[in-house]
Amino acid sequence: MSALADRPVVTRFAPSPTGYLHIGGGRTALFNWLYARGRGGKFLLRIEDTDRERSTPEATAAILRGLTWLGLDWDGEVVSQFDRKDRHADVAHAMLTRGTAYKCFSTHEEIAAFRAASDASYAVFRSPWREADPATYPDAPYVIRMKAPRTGATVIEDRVQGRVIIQNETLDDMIVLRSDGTPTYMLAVVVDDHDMGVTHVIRGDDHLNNAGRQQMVYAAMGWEVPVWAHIPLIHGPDGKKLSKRHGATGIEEYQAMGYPAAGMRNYLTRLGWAHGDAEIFTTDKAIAMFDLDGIGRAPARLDFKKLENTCGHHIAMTDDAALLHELDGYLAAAHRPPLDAGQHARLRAAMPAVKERSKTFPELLDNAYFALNARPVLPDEAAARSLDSPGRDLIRALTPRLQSADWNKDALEPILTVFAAEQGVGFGKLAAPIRAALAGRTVTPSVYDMMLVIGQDETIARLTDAAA
RNA sequence: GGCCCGUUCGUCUAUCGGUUAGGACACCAGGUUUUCAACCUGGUAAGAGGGGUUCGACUCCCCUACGGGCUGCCA
Repeated sequence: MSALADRPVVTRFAPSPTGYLHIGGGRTALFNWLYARGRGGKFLLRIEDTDRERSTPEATAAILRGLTWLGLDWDGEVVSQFDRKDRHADVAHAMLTRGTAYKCFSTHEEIAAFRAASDASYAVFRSPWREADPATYPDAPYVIRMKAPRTGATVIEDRVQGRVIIQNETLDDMIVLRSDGTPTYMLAVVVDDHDMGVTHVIRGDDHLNNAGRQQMVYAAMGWEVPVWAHIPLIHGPDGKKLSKRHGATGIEEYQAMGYPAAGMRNYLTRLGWAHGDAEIFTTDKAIAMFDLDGIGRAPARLDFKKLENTCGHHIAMTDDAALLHELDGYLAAAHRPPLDAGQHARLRAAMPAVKERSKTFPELLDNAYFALNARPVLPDEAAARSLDSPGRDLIRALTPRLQSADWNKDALEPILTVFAAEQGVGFGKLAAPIRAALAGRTVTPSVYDMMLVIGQDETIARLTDAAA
């Protein structure tokens, strides 16, 4: 095991800025963040923007927004891989000097011809320049290739996948510096991780094979290999690779759908990782519990029902002020109109009555409908039915009794139950039209909660409206 | 084609040679109730298939099937 494992932990998240922050990327970032934060280490952010064609500043901005929303803060400045291209080229040339790399003058055509001539169309390319005398070098563009060992095996000690052995003969002499002098990913990632002092590389298992190639670069430079942890990718509910047709794949879409960040973190932490029976936990607890040993090896599927359930727990356990603040962020992300000061105050008052029954922010708002909207209350279809004749008569008869009532639950409860008994109806028969009158809905929080939240005057006004 | 990884209830997972294979979500039934949600109780439901090793395999080994990844002058 690498001695880097004993040094203060440094992890990193290194997305390429070619689109929004993918939910899989978000989880990878989360795992790196949890691991670093749980060990007093650092979590670094590097943007892999060496592909100038596909990289955009908008994508970088979207990734930073996504991480910020998820609550994943990084240490230090964001590193641009492209900015480090000179350093990468220097390392490639250092490998040349060390004799662990060589100039290859083979053209695309020659490589294609090599493959065409091989019996297997996937043959590993063997460059004729590997052992060539520099005196024979033509005056032509060249790439720098690794002089990879052709015998023996490269052993990857992975904290998730275990020991993975790759026969060196199956690997080609990969290009580290392109003919235009720019580095390839395989070189840049190693140089950057080394220079940034990364001790633990936690990333998608689509890089597992690459780790073998990258280890050759570490060896070629005499650098210490980091601790590897290749985590399985996230799949769609159907078990297939996550793609657009599964619906939301971008982290920011989840914010716009109204999932609280803490719930999202909790859900994502439990997706492909477990710690005994722990299911619902705070982020602090997650930081304390998280470890590489708890990561599974099979790809996990997204389950929106469980996401919702998890988020429901978090909405219930978050304090009102924080919830209100995050709700404002949701409204903006969803392009919904912001709440005015009055609505804010009313929602705050309604919070205890609604937070335990809401799994998402849109649901919370929906449950708080009675508090947020001023008169006149417009009943929906079902509510209108419960305000038909018997219901309306009950409301009309009840309203005067509330005029002089003390406005607290202990005082109101006997008034309503006694009234229902006098009328010879069950409490439910009375509650239905009250709900309809106060909220315009048939499904609402408790009638007492609503009456107390909107107050005596408003309650009487709404009941009077409905009885008219 | 080659190489690499994976496979426990529908889903997320626990188990790290000996368990009635546990928990959570979802689902079903009952309870509570003022509607819905929540909550409480109970229930249905799993080791891909086949060979080994072993007194004993979900667990270790091999094969097959299925899924995924890599095999680029993309990352």
